[in-house]
Amino acid sequence: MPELPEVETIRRGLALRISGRQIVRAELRRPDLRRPFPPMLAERLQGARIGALARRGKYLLVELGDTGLLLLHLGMSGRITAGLTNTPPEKHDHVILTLDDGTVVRFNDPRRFGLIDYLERGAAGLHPLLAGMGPEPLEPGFDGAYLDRALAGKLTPIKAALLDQRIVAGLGNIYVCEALFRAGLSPRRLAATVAGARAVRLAAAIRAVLGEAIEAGGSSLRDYVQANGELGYFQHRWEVYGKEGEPCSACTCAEGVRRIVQSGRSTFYCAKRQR
DNA sequence: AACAAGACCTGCATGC
DNA sequence: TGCATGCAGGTCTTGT
Repeated sequence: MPELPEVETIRRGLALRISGRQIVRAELRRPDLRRPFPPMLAERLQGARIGALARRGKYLLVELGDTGLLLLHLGMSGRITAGLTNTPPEKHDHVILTLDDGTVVRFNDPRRFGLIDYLERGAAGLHPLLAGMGPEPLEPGFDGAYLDRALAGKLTPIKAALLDQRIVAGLGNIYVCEALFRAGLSPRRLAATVAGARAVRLAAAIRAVLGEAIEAGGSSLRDYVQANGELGYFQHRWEVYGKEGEPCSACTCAEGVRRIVQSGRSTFYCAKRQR
């Protein structure tokens, strides 16, 4: 799944190609992804003018006409591409839009964990999927003091707490592992013990790793590409994620990076550097 | 109430 | 070659 940096990279690339354009044709090639498409989706898309593109956590928000808002989530394997080449649909191209300048936009998602919803723009803050979401980690207000407060009393491991979108929006498995490594904090540490100076370090690490990843165009895995089809390259700068057994970037201890499973998901960390 | 586990899907790498 | 297994960027629901 694209995490915050990948969604932000897609937002920026996509905005250049689709903002201000009109949708002349909307093809829904199946009725649902993770949940059914909202009623009248094809009709709402057809003929609509595309406005600004925003992001909230891992959600992409696309202004549609004067009052509409399209809500998109890419799940684990979702991709959105936009280009002028009108090749035949590929497997898992679930939604295909044609714009007034010939641009073809495709939502491709093999695993179908993605989501598309439609809402009235004024109601965005009240939407069940957006209400209750934690702060944007790259905006003012997300700092050590906030994290300290948000984690107080939480008896779950810090790894799990950071994946909780109600605490902070946009982090996923990769960037949580990388941020905890940078902050020198064990993923197994109870969230409540990340307070004071530790919370300050962690907030700074989260902001740094996300910022650098956006600059690098995100991390390209098997099925993530930017809106223009190019690959991001932050995956080359991972220090622990996917590196089981290898020495971490900061030490050469014999054991190397360790892989454990926390709430069903792989966690990578260096037991020597992270406490 | 808080937390962990299971479910939802397809594709790919690995090992026999 | 085929088949079984385990793993993958997320989140929603179920069960303890």
